[in-house]
Amino acid sequence: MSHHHLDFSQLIRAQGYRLTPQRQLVLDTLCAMSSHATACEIYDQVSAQMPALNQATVYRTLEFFVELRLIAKSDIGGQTVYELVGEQPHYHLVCRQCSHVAELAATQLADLADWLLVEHGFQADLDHVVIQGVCAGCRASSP
Amino acid sequence: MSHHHLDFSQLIRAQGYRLTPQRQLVLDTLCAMSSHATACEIYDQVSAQMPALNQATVYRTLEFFVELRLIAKSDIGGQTVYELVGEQPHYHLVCRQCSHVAELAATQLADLADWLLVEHGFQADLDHVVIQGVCAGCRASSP
DNA sequence: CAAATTATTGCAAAAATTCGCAATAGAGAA
DNA sequence: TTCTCTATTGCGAATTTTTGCAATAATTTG
Ligand SMILES: [Mn+2]
Ligand SMILES: [Mn+2]
Ligand SMILES: [Zn+2]
Ligand SMILES: [Zn+2]
Repeated sequence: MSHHHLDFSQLIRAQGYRLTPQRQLVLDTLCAMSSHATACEIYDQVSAQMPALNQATVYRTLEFFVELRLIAKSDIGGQTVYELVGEQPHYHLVCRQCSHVAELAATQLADLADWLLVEHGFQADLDHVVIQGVCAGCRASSP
Repeated sequence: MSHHHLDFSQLIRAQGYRLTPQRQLVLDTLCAMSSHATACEIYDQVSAQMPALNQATVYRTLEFFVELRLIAKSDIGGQTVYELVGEQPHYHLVCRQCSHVAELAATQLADLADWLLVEHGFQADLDHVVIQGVCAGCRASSP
């Protein structure tokens, strides 16, 4: 994680923003967390390290990183979750019957991205896509 | 719209639920609205017709229809919006620079759906997909 | 039709998220 | 370093969304 700090710092500062201790801590926490954390979970973690850090700051910081596209914000199973993105672009298949979440490399979405670019000139952000549906297991058990 | 009432009613009652006046009104309102309405907009409309109808009921009703897959819930430009779905499955390309929203027929996503089904046995709900990115216009003006 | 059952609603309180604003602190200039 | 400028924070209030629960209404049973 520490090898990211410089990249992030420069990326942020290059746009006239600042990598404050609060933002750094949120970033570190996101690194440390496995994946897909809610704002509340992130606040709890962060709060233990820096008790003065306000909840509003967590929300603003997460929104800030989302706009910089350092993290992805998604709705998975009715919950808004955040995740560091960039190293391994991926997408999720979320089953609406058993709530199972599969994670797959985003390489298979390249065709779709190419098509959108060629056909509509649209450069799609497909770093982190969430697709709802019914998984193989549930399809088998309820035909 | 009225020709839908029977379909909806039966679809709902078949699962042991009820098509109450409140739900009917929300459904009618969604029909009447062009597209992509927020919970607040829907409540305002509905409230004019049935002042006693509570806001919590609107939220619960929308969630109810989402679970029945009669309406789609999406995040477009930072707002949670609802739309009747079914007649014209479609997807949206949302530009993160100019906020422009394009609407396209979902037929082009069929390849992706097929691939997910064949390769992962996953039956994807691609009735209403929202894809973020940068539109052709913005790409042209900022290369 | 009356009784029983259960889904649904309204209400108020709780929880989650956003917002305005004065105070703070980081960055650059002198 | 000191001064200036402005991005960012903490705080409290406002707004949005969810939840528990008793009252209501729709449906079924007898
Ligand atoms: Mn993910
Ligand atoms: Mn739409
Ligand atoms: Zn499943
Ligand atoms: Zn654009």
